[in-house]
Amino acid sequence: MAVQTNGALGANRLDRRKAHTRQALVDAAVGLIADGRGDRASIQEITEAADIGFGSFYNHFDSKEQLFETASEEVLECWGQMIDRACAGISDSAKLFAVSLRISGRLAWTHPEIARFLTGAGLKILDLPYGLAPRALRDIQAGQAVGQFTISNAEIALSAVSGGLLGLLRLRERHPERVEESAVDELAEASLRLLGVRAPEAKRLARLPLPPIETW
Amino acid sequence: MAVQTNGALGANRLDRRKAHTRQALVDAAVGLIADGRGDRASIQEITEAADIGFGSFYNHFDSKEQLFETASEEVLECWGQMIDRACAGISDSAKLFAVSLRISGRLAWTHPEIARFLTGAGLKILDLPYGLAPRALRDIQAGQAVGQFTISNAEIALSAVSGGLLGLLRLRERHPERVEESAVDELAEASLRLLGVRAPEAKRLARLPLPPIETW
DNA sequence: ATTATCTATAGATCTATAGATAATGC
DNA sequence: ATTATCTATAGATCTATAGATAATGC
Repeated sequence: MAVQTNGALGANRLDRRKAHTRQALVDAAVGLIADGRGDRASIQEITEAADIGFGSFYNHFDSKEQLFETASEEVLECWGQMIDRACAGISDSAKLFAVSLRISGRLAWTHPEIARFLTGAGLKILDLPYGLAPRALRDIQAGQAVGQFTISNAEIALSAVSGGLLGLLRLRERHPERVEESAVDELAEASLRLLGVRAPEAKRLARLPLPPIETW
Repeated sequence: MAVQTNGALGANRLDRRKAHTRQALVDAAVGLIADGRGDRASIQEITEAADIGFGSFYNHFDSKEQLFETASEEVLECWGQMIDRACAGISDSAKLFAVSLRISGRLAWTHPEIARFLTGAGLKILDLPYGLAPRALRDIQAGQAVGQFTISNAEIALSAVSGGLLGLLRLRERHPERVEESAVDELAEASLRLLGVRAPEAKRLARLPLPPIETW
């Protein structure tokens, strides 16, 4: 009756097997959202995509909703922490905002699965306390506070910036030949102008060298 | 065996009754999308919301998808034509864009049901050939052509603008006290800056008098 | 022996249709 | 007589669970 319900880290083979099954479910859910199937997929469809037995689903989740919530949290948190690592040490609000957005836009090249998840999820990502939304909102508000951003409503601005990001990711997904990496920097520049940064300064900020981006 | 399948206009009472039932279904679908239930609602739920018998559904539509598509088309086309009427006579691209956006943002006050439909539908409205998307894309491209807008990718810009609009409508829906009508004009101003219009000119364009808005 | 996975299935829910009922046309 | 609506229901699909099977721990 020992308490050893770690799960994630390989306490023993049984735990690792369980974690593996769970991860297969989460990955399948991410893939289904990325495919635009969203949460309309049946549990049977999910377990088939995960290549596990139907009943195993209930060893890990009580409902589809719970699985999709977990999957969203995992993807968005992974993304958010990637941004945090890349932006460590940047203190200037506008610069922080620009770098975050430029790294996020580059997800279409560096982490296509995350990018496809984001386009599949749409603006719903703004309702979740993970990923870009809370970080970008924080950065926009910081920029407002120091007068770098003149726009008055941070939440509306965030929604506009997110819409631009999603538009870029989606266009790249559908027509890769029509979106080059420079489009990401142009989006960052335009977003800074939207926030109220003067055009020349926006151009400069959107072309600063980026910290190294992790590619798995 | 006379051919009189007009339906919409009151050819006779039978046709009017049929049109009424159909409209009840469309209205219910719009309301369900507005409520965020989207196309996950069952047909039973739809007919109950429309207050008609279950089987009547199939007198009008083959599937939920078809109903929701029809409902989307109807709402978006209604909105698009409202904008067309209001903008008749405006030739300047930037002005046209600004007026369209300002009228659209004011939907939250003038036509809350359309506004709620839009926030419920999200960025999916960009995939449809009705409503704001095709008109705004046309205006943005016209502005690019004459050099008023310097942004390079019209589709990404449109997505950003749409994101801002949806953010405003959503914020107003959830926290009416935090969004005044002036926020719409600020969004238009910021959007123009995003498109590449110089800040003072953007401010001027976003404050021009609006044509009269129809309120039903 | 314990634990997770898998298969099979009961019960709930949903879709699509058939047939009965009600309303209108002529 | 014609047409649309409504009620009832068959069949399909989906969820949740029970019990059997397989894998691992000790």
